[in-house]
Amino acid sequence: MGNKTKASITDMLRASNLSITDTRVKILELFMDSNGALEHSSFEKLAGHSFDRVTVYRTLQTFLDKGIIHSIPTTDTSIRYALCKSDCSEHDHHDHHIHFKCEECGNTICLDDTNIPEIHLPKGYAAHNIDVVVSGVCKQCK
Amino acid sequence: MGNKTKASITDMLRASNLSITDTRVKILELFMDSNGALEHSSFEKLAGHSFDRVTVYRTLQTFLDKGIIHSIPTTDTSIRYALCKSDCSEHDHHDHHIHFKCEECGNTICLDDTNIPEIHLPKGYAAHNIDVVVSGVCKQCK
DNA sequence: CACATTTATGCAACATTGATGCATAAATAT
DNA sequence: ATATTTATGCATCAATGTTGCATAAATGTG
Ligand SMILES: [Mn+2]
Ligand SMILES: [Mn+2]
Ligand SMILES: [Zn+2]
Ligand SMILES: [Zn+2]
Repeated sequence: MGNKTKASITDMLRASNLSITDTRVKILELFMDSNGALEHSSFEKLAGHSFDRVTVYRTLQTFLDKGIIHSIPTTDTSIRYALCKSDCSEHDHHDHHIHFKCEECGNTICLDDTNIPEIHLPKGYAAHNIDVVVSGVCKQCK
Repeated sequence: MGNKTKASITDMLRASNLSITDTRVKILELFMDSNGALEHSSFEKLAGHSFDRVTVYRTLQTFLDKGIIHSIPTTDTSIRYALCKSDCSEHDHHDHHIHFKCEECGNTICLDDTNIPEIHLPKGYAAHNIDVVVSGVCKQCK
């Protein structure tokens, strides 16, 4: 990680009115260094025991609340998280894009440039959010 | 539940080469009586302590393997399950449809007649399955 | 129907995941 | 430099999920 990215991390935190702490900086670094979504247990694996499990839960929740990260639905127990690339904020998540989960490598990535299609719901249903998770084989694994 | 449905439950189990047990019949009854997806804890709530937690886990896994039920991704920890309506089998799940989660009542339902749209993935990605979960307000709640 | 064989269940024990209260440490503002 | 605010770590607990093994129930055969 270069200093440049480190500077932008502190900027991100400040922009969300969050104080700059080691844990928050480290977790954001891990997100930036990763090319896919991370789940809770990833942080223990990647960062060792440098911070407490509870702190990780609280940090992820804070980042979610502030619109710094978003969660990705799964059919296993673990929730995955990834950085929001557009400028989401506390009450305005608008980083809408589809997700791809590779069955080979297990990696989940954000497809930022793939359009979310229109869904025609039956009468009476109002859509607020659409989650699309495509599973298959990714570019690297095929 | 009428006897008719009860008969069809035993037929379902036999068609999947599963022995007819109280737990399996009861869990299938609960699925049929429910108008939405069920999560693990639902069974304890609906059926009391009539069977062991472990048995529920194993039964749901068996039903998944056999294509009797399918799982629905969520961003909370609980996985939800619903009956496959088309005739899925052990190695051929083809009950593809989108899911709707109501933010008011919390219910998750299968929209069997709503088409899954085409997704145009970037080059190099092969799609095997598409999960679409729309959240918003359902017909009853609006 | 009785019996042998196969399979599912229940229980105990354990592992993992997540939440909360509270004292202390760290970050920020003055 | 210090006061105030906020985040962290630890202890504890709750919920969720897994595994091994003995027993109970279901199925197939005579
Ligand atoms: Mn994403
Ligand atoms: Mn469904
Ligand atoms: Zn891959
Ligand atoms: Zn509703």
